[in-house]
Amino acid sequence: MATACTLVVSFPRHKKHPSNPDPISVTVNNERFFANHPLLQLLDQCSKTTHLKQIHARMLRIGLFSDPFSASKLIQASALSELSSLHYAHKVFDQISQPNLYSWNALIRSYASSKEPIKSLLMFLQMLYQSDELPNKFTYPFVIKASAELLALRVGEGLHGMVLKSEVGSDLFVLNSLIHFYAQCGCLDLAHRVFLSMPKRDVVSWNSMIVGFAQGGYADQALELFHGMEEENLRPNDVTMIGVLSACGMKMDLQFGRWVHSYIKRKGIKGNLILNNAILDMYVKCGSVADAKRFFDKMEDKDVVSWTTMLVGYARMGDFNAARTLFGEMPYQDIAAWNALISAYEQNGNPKEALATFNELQLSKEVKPDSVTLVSALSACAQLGAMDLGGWIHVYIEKQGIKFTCHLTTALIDMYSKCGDLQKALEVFNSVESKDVFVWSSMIAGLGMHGRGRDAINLFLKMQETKVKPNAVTLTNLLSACSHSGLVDDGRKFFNQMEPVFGIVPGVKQYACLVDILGRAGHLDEAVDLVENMPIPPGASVWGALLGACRLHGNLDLAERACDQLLELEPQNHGAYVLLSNIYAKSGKWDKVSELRKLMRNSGLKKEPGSSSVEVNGIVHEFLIGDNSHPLSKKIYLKLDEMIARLRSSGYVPNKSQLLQLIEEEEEQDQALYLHSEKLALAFGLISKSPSQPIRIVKNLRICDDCHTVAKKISKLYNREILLRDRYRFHHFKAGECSCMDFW
DNA sequence: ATAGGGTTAG
Repeated sequence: MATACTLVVSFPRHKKHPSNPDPISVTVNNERFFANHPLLQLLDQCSKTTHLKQIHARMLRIGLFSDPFSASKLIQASALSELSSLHYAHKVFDQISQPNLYSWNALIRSYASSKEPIKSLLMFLQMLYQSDELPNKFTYPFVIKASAELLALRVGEGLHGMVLKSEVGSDLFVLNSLIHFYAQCGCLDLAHRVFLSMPKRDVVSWNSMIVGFAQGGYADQALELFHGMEEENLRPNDVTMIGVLSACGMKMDLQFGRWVHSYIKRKGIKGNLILNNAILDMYVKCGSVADAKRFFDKMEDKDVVSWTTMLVGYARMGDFNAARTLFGEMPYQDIAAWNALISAYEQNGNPKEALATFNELQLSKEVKPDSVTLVSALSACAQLGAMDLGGWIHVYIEKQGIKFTCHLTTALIDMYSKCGDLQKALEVFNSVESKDVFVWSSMIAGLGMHGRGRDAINLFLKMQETKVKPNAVTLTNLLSACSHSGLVDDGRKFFNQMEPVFGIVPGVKQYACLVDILGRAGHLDEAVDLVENMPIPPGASVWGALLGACRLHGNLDLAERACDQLLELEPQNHGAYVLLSNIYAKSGKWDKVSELRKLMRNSGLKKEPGSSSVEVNGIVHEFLIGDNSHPLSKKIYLKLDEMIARLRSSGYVPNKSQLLQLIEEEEEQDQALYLHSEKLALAFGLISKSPSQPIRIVKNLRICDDCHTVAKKISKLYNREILLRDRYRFHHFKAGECSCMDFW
């Protein structure tokens, strides 16, 4: 303790105008302290930055700014007010010769919840190294929050260490912020460990943990914790319930959701807009638009989130009209509302409408597309094979200087791959610096679907040199790449490595891939053995893969067995009927084929109509079987006749094994084949695209044997490159050959 | 002498 203490008290010498009083100060050991000056009280009432600046000026004039306490008040006001002129606050801060801990904390806090949380950490470091101040119990929650925003696991762990060594190691606020931090970084086990280690927990501790579990996708754990909270007689609040509702939505458990809703009412938990929106969202996620609508109509306050949530509800039910209407009724449409509509179309099998809406958005000029919009639009392009538009979006992203987030990169790679331009996909992949597991996985998928299995494997190996860990999707894509290229040994090897090397338990999807790999290569016994000894029940995809193998290798008994199993799991799977009937047709069992058709008709199943699309000058033209709705239909059929004639003279004989029904007349059989949508698309491509451009066709189903042969021959006879994407993969037709090596 | 943590749609 200082023993020699000089104390000087100075009073104002004379009364001045009351709004401009002289400061009252106390000097201790040559350091001057000012009493709470009336000017400082004005700071709280500032409503404009100009007010702030005026007070700042006055403070400088009367020397109040040199008082650290007063300066810290100014920092606080400029950094944390609604106006939040953080930049200004920082400049003011830099003028303070010896900022006190309070000023540091105010700025660190403000940066933590700003758009640049990294600056919070930089300020923190600056404080550690360039000042004498040490962090206190207020500092830690801010910097930990900044680390959470940045998902900076290492930084947060370091802070955790500092906390443990300091005196604030058991501060409730600090520990709560650590729970939130670990949960945000996806380390729920670490978050939970902090939670359990706490000597005391308050409602925020529970909320952080519950919300953490809910957002991390662990609905059960979140709900379990909610019950645990009840057992401890701790009163849940609105934030708790928001977390619980989010978990309900994930579980899609309407019963329980309704119970939670009534619980909120029963316990008198004070409602607010966010909570109400969460209730609405829960009903939508649980699939009850009726409950959602009832609640929505009763809501007094509604914001864009409420409207958008309701819109999504309609869209999920496939009620696009209601969604559209609601969109029009909203007080205003922000970009999120547009995004909801666009992605609703895109994710519910209506990519064309998604692009039409995207177009509408651009014409409206009210709001600008953001990266979410572009991801949805790119995905719609990918589905349609609309590469002109996809490429345009790519340019748009570059021109607008929009950041290539991993999400966007993934969407671009996927779009280019699925539109058939693998080279462009690789260019995008190679040009970006940040690659997360999805970026890598999409590139592996791209190589795989184009039959470049060896390259896909090499990329996977390269991925392992980075810190990015493969996930289940990566492995599925890798295995499917092996399957498309017939790489049996590699496929088997990677499958066996899954659990021991990559720590991923093989799921139904990966089993299906391996069955496909083995089956395609003709190892039917091994495939059957695998299916029979699976530790998990074989899903429809596994039986489907086996059935596909039977189609290739013509094993009737096994095909019937697989088909039975498949239909038991998915009675509506028309693909199963089609595959089996292909197998019957191949072995000439036309009676069985018609029997199957009868069965299909009786169970109200229709074969999904085949359709093929070609993009010309940014417009996607779609063709159905025997389609003559196209304006150039006459020309297309003339071209088709010419194609067939040229093919015939070069020795082509139609392959009818994949007709779905027995057509008696030979000529009619041929006609049915000629009318296949991919042939119409091909004819249209030939007349409307210049010879230097490849013809890109997207087919919704698998390409049939005959169309495959025709495309090969056409590529040679007309010297054209043809890129056809079917349901499973790409076929590059060039000079009479196909990249799939006739193996698909 | 001043202060802090957890929250919904896409």
